[in-house]
Amino acid sequence: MPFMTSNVFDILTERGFIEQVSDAEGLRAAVERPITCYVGFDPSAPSFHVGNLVPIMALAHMQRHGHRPIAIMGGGTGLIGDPSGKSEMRKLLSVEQIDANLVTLKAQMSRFLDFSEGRALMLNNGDWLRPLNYLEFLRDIGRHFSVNRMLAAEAYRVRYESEGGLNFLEFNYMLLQAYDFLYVYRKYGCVLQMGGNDQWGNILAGVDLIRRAEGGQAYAATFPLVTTASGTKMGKTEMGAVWLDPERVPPYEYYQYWINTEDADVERFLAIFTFLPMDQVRALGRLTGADIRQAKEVLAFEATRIAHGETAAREAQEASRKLFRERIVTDAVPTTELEASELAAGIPVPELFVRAGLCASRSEARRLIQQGGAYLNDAPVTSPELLITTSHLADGFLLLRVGKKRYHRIVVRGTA
RNA sequence: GGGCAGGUACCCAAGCGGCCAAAGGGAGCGGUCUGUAAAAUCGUUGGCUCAGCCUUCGGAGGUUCGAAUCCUCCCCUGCCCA
Repeated sequence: MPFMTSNVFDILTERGFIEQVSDAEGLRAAVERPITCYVGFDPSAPSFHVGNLVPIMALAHMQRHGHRPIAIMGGGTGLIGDPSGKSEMRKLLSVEQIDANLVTLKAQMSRFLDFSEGRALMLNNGDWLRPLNYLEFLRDIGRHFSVNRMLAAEAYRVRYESEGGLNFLEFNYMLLQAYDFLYVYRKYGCVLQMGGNDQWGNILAGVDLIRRAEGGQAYAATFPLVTTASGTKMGKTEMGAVWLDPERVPPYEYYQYWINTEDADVERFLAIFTFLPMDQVRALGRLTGADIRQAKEVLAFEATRIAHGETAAREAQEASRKLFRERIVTDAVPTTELEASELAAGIPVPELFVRAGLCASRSEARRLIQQGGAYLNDAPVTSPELLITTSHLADGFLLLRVGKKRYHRIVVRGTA
């Protein structure tokens, strides 16, 4: 980034990252000098997914503008479960599970943030929350909190008034998160916490605590809940969450996720999920009709490049173009290997679709076939009774397809 | 601790002795139309050796020819009382 004349706060705002801020002018002035900021992450899964991208990209922007981002992994709070915005209490995780997840999550985040020489930090709040002494915590932190005010907070009020209720464990979540903020404020001079809009109350609690306990000035900023134009949450497909882990979601599929973005979302997503300059984003957003596909290609390529690297992104793009424009199958297309002897013996089609991971069960595969949505080598499969054998191989492989766009290749291993 | 109301498929929510693998809505999937888009529209959504069979309605027992529906005990949630 050669020019850093622009204010990050303005940039984040322009790109659509900001929903609420505690003190816009104060924060805008504060980021004129390098600051330390943090976002909390849930370590309950061993991989991030597309839904985590907004905060990660926000931290990346901060770093690119000379600030120091901290990712606080909720290894301590994860043992409790955040009640915010959830209708039910989350299941508790074991310390071992969380610790194992932290390792892989940090590796993933390294694609977005530079952790070298302390330019970014990843901390586990379990490190300071687990040793906490209850009585000391009550005395030093608890006294700063008003239960009345807590109950007035949106996140708690909803839960409090809802059918599921709120237990004491969950009720304490706000104190712990506020304490996190105070902790990094003291130790790292961190003055800004960002998070999803459902975290607004928790973040403000931290800002308050810092003022009360230290007389310090800190800031809160929240991200909007990014949904698709159709109103659904980001990051879900037929086969589950869109993970950043290439073992779970190969670059080709990741690319496919983005290229299937709805027209109405393209410009907004380019701003949030790529680093492209805004004038270019707006130019792409001006495309209309079928031309919008060009913008989607840029979005898919950039998003894939950021998450999986230049080479993987090129391969994914090449594979997608060849497959959808020319019907040419390349190696990047998801592939399943089959023993030659097995194919020689014959495999029922439904079985094959299940093996390829295209259907969850044979019943589902049967249904799909009966509805005419299953294809073999680009021809509809007409009967669930069809037995697939070596004779169906075309150019040495089988090409399965579900619906219009989910392809899967079957190759043979060994000889019959 | 006592009283009351509840726990149904991915989610919400009907059902209250057989016609229930379980209404309806949401969400998902597929067909048509398109631009690997949206909208619209039709179909579909427990599993299997699939015109048949098996397992589901908080859990475990019981009554009955037959239970998601009735009885007993247990677990969980909310409200009210202590």
